[in-house]
Amino acid sequence: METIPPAIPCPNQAPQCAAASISTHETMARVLQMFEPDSADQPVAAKFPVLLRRVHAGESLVHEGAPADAIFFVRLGTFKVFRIAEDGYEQVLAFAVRREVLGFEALCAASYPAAMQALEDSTVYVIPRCEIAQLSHALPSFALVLQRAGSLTLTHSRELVDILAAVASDVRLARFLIQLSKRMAACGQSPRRFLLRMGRREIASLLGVAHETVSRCFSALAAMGFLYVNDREIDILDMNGLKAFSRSTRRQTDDAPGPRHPGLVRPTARTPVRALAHPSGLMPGGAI
Amino acid sequence: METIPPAIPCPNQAPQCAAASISTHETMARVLQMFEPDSADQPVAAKFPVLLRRVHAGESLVHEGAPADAIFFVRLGTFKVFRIAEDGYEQVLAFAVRREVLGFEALCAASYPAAMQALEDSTVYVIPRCEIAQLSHALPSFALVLQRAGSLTLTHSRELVDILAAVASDVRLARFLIQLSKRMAACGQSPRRFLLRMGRREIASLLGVAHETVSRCFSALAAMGFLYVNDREIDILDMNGLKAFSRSTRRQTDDAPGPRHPGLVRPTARTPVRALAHPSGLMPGGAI
DNA sequence: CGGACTGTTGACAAACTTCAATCCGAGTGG
DNA sequence: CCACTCGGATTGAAGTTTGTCAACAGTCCG
Repeated sequence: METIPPAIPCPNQAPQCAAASISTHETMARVLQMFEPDSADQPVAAKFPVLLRRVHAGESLVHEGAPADAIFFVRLGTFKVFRIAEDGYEQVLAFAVRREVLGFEALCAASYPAAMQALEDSTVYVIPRCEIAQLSHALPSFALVLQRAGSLTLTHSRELVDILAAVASDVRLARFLIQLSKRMAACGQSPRRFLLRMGRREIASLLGVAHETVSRCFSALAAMGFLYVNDREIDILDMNGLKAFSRSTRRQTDDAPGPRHPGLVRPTARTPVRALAHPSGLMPGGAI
Repeated sequence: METIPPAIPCPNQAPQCAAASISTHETMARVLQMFEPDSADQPVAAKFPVLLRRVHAGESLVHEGAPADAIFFVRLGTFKVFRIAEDGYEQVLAFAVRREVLGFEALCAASYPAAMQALEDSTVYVIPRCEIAQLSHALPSFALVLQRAGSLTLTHSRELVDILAAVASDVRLARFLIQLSKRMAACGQSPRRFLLRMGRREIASLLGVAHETVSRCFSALAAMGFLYVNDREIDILDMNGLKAFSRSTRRQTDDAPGPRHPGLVRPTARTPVRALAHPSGLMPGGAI
């Protein structure tokens, strides 16, 4: 199971559905690492096979405003959630990686309020909306998975608010990278070294700054010695320092009017990123 | 039912629990306007009375980091959700009004990641966490209410990301007011005229700007003729204009480098707010 | 090899934060 | 009852950050 054969037509899905196969709720629960599958549920779960859909890099999973037919759990890969403004500006609202739910926000609406697109080759579990009510009742563990996944997504969104509310753009970027690092760790990858699946422009849109500013802030964080940056390769050299820096807030309510970065000088150095030597010499190739 | 007698001790709650009474899931569902209560559920629902808790203005509903014992549905009033940074800065993450769920983000964690405090006298339905699994199974309509409430909260949080990602601070404020207006309408109040339950500093924290900037932006929006502002009294005079203004985005991806506000001049006038006449003469008193 | 795209950096103008002063209403104590 | 303080809101002035425009390097692709 869980292999992906050439192509099985998926009845309820949009025409761009490239490839799909079938899995089970038990397997899905295990992959999502939400809980230990309850053996008592197995006979019931067997009656509800789960569609597995492959989405290629750059392909849309759902379009903004499309009827909300299903929700998805990311089995593998990365997605961006975004809206297109009237004037064409792309506003990124979230990135989703393995184990996260997509489309949960549509459960209280008739259509998806935002588009979702794969940033790399990805696969998702597809739960048709019409099955959700039955599943919730027949398979209590599914109801819990859904609650916890929704809760997790809300938690991420709240953290994003915390990121966006930061004063300075370099602090925003630092907080973003730390959140990303945690999520990489949560899905089994290295929290220190990873490859960004999104471009500067997409990060800029999420953080609410100009893409040039994102570029400059990467350089600044690197100049402060927190990071090694080479294009989309990131290596966090000083996690504690980065975290300390990310805790910089606006001047506090009233009491202590101290400097914004106690004991930490904000260097104005503008050393080019590529000139900063990586401690291990050259950055190895497949740094995921 | 739904009356609030003097004081019944509530077993599972914190000592600061001021007053509480008992209601039913049927009543709760009706108040939340989530769905038509299913009469078939009534016998089951009767076995699960719902605690109703009163929270006075300024009182904390939950503290940051407290064990996540329960989730809440706002029956009446307004809450702020916030975190305190190490240096004492208060970061507001959300405001919640009637019909919204509080604490949903704690379902995937052991403790509440953020504090919640009443901004005015409020009442909430209390669902102990230990009951959630049973309720979800025994009362399918509850499972749906919870899913939809969580989904709604996520939708709000995503909209907030959209607000925060706006370039200019006056656009952020405009978007914030529009979201607030919609939520006021959704809980039965006027979408045009309302009383802000939060101070400038709290709005500023949510929007990620200085509180002086919030004040200036209120003045600017008033000077543009979109609003009448007097302290916390808001009257939206030109909803379409305000919406058009709120759609201003960063310069779009590549194609049309036109002005940010097509056909709309950003006045630099700095007329004092109190000098701007309200069309209906004096602002009437109890403008909620 | 030209063309398109991404990422980086510089320069300047615009927006924002910060510090500061003022006004006002609410609460308090004489 | 009134002076007093306290906190919230508003506005001004100055300094800093950031957006915008522009140029350039590197990569991918037809």
